Amino acid sequence: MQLTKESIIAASLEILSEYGLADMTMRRLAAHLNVAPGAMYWHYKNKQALIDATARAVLQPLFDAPTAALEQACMRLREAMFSYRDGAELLSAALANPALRAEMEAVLAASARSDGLPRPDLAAATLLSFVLGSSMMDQAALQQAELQEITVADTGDAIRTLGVDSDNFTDGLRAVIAGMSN
Amino acid sequence: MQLTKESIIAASLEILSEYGLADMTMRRLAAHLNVAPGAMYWHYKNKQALIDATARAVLQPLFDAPTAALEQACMRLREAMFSYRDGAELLSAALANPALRAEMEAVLAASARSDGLPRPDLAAATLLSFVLGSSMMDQAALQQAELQEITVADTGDAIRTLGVDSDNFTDGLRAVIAGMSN
DNA sequence: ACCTGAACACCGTTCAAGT
DNA sequence: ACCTGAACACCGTTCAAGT
Repeated sequence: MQLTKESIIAASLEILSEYGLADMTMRRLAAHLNVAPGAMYWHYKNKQALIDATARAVLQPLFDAPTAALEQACMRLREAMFSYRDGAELLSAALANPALRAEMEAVLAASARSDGLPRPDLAAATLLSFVLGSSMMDQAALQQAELQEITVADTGDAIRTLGVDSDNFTDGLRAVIAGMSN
Repeated sequence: MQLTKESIIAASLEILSEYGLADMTMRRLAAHLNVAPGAMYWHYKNKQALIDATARAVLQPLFDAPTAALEQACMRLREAMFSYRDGAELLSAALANPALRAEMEAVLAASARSDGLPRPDLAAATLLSFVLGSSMMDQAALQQAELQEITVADTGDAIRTLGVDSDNFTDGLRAVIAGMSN
């Protein structure tokens, strides 16, 4: 059947989950869709555009159903990134685009406002930075630990302290929000 | 003359400053050093090892002369990243290495302790995440703005609000530290 | 409008062989 | 010990030409 922006994104998310960001190449995507590599460029002008669109798909739950409480919104952002292999790395590549960054900050700022924070825009920018930075480093560490999961026995606890539900993340998040509350 | 780890790092920092991270390739580095591409692999086992070593060089000032005050330590971290083109992106690639991350957090934790914060390790982890995340996004936006500097007139103020001395960064930093002070 | 074929200019990495 | 030559298996992107 015909290639569409949507079918390309679906394939993109599949490759991401199964093989990771390094294997999310234009050529592999094309092969997965039974199409010549050049075909991709009729739908997306380059790889960066594809990365942006894929990142938007990862963030879609947050755009569709915003959360009132800022803390919960940040947790959902982290969970969205952890839903896909290399999700945080993908988002860090996409958030270099100021437009996407602004959209994401707008979502968080709305939550900050409904929480009654005095400087919602500052809170949004600060929290986006924190969640992105910590998720990137934690997901990287988590995946490195998984590579040795077979070799090293019983690292379960060490891994859990770095995963989606890391204590350092939750505590840090609450401290940052406390700092924004004056 | 002979190739050394040091001469390779020096060349790496030069290419980084002049052409950016995308052009910091093993082949370009080799060409710059008048050597065959394969020669690099006698000194560094792969590109990730070279990235780590280059990132360490960028962070060297912070390791050599630690700063007592946590706020100032974070400012210096940001400045170190902004000293090189794509410096923040380079560090985000390197801080995926848990060992380097731990070293950097140890430096910040020492400052947090001398500031008398109740949870210095949490403060270090939280602030590293924040500084990394915001520096990455800000430097990306800054460099995109510079690309259009010739086309668009008088964006000086807009650029300044995103640069090393961004107001959002300083205010966010202070709020985070305030949140960690209980 | 949508895609193929084929090319261009690159990558990281390995490894026998040289000195 | 340190490096070259040459290859292997890839990349992103462009673009004439086909349907």
